[in-house]
Amino acid sequence: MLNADNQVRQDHSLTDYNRTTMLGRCSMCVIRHRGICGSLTEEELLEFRKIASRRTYEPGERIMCSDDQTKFFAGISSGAVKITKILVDGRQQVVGLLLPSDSLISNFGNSNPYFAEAATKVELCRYSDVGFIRMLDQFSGLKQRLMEQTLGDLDAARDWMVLLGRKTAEEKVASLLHMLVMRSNVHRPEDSAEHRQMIFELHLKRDEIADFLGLTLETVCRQIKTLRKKGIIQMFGVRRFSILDTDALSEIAGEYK
Amino acid sequence: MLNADNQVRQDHSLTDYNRTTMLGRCSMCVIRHRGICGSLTEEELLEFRKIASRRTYEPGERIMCSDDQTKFFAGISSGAVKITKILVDGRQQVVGLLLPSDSLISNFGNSNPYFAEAATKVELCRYSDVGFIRMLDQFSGLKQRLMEQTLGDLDAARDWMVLLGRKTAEEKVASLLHMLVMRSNVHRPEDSAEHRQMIFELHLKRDEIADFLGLTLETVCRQIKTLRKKGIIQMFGVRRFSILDTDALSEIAGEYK
DNA sequence: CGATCTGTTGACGGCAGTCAAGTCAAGTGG
DNA sequence: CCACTTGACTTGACTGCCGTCAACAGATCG
Repeated sequence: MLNADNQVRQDHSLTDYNRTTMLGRCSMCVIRHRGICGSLTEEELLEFRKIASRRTYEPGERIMCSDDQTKFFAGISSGAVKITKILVDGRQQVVGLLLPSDSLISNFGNSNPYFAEAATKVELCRYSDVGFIRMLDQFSGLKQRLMEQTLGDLDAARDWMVLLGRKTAEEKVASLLHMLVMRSNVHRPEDSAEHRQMIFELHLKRDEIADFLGLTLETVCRQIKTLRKKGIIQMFGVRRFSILDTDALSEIAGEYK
Repeated sequence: MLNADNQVRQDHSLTDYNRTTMLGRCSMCVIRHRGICGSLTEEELLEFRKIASRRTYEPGERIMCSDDQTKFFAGISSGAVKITKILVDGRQQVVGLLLPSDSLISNFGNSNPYFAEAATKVELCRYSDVGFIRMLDQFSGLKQRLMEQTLGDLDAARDWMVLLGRKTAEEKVASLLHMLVMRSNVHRPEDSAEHRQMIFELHLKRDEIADFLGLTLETVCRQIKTLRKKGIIQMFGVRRFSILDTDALSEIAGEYK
């Protein structure tokens, strides 16, 4: 029965069964569904797989550095990656937090040095540098998707600049929580009632949050406490939280409705 | 004589004379030399010109807004454009300062609203939205160049995040001056001796600088005064300056050598 | 010459940083 | 199994940088 079905449809498209077996774990991967691989046809994906290799990183492990020689292209399939820039005297600023389906791409430019590091246990799909550049020319959708992602990253970075330059400590912490909630619900419809029952991951330690928000870790602690006491959030242990009052959180975060 | 010369060389390349007349002001334009038009051959440029139109803006004039309907693509040929994001209560953060040869591209994304506005008298070269998207597919170098520029913008935004999150008021002001000096000398070799005699433009008013650095305008005034008293900079009027001690400025700005 | 816009300077206060002590959980070794 | 260590987080007391408020100075313009 299954074979017969194959016979019939094989000419112009793959069956669901064949898709799963041929594409293997790609078919379960967020990068395929929401990341750059989403711009590829199944035939293109089979080609693209050849230049990809998977790897896991432990929390704190260095993934990439701005003065590495080879260019780095990868997609995040699970976990959280933070990109950190550093000043000469050691002050740090986290300038990016990459979550599943995001892309990690090294940059040339003569700017402050930076590095990417696993914040949690991370699984990512790395693409060979020469192969990736070749694929960019070969599959026009890929280039297009990468461009859109980069423009999105730029916009997100600029939003974060508003936070860093103009928001108070409480607003900063509220904004971070708000962002994490929004990002984990990108696929499902906006449903603030549902948020109430969900538990979200903070991903970062207190000092990493501080470096992300341009604060000290002590201030982060105090502001989380404030939000707890106001009954806006609830903590489960030290790195999980849920939202009790979504509207209040949005308001403090300074988000437009 | 001139005609004869044309006859001889016309087959495989254009004469300098013809270039200038056919390409018109493009041949004098920074966008041609350092901007996105630099990725085009002369034949492509002649095609590209058709979708471009020039316009000047007066200081303070609104150029583009994030909730405009049509997409906006343009290159800056002279002047300075600032991109500003705003919070609900009116707090502002300048998230980008575009100078000649930079590109101004509107973004979709559901982020904080923003707008682009002429900081000085501005001349820019705008490209029709449908035409530009068509050219992107047609001329692969253009897409490539745009991608590189966007990655560069992203990196610059992240550097600015370090400034906003981790630098002191004095370091912020020093960094701004340092950046302006570097940016006006992109084409010529690094020559700190030469800086001493040059006079640079601040482009922005005090409150705009404040919104760029995440400070108040009073603090900006005080820090400029400090740098003056330390003998690191010299002011000419209120929006021009020169550098007396490049090393000291770099050091305070926290730049790597 | 007044009106307006922009920039400068001073006095004061508060938000968030600094320093320091203490709690808690998880691991380690005797 | 318990003392000890270690790392992550919390809380308190104090300080200082920078924001706020206000007055004033200069420039530009009708």
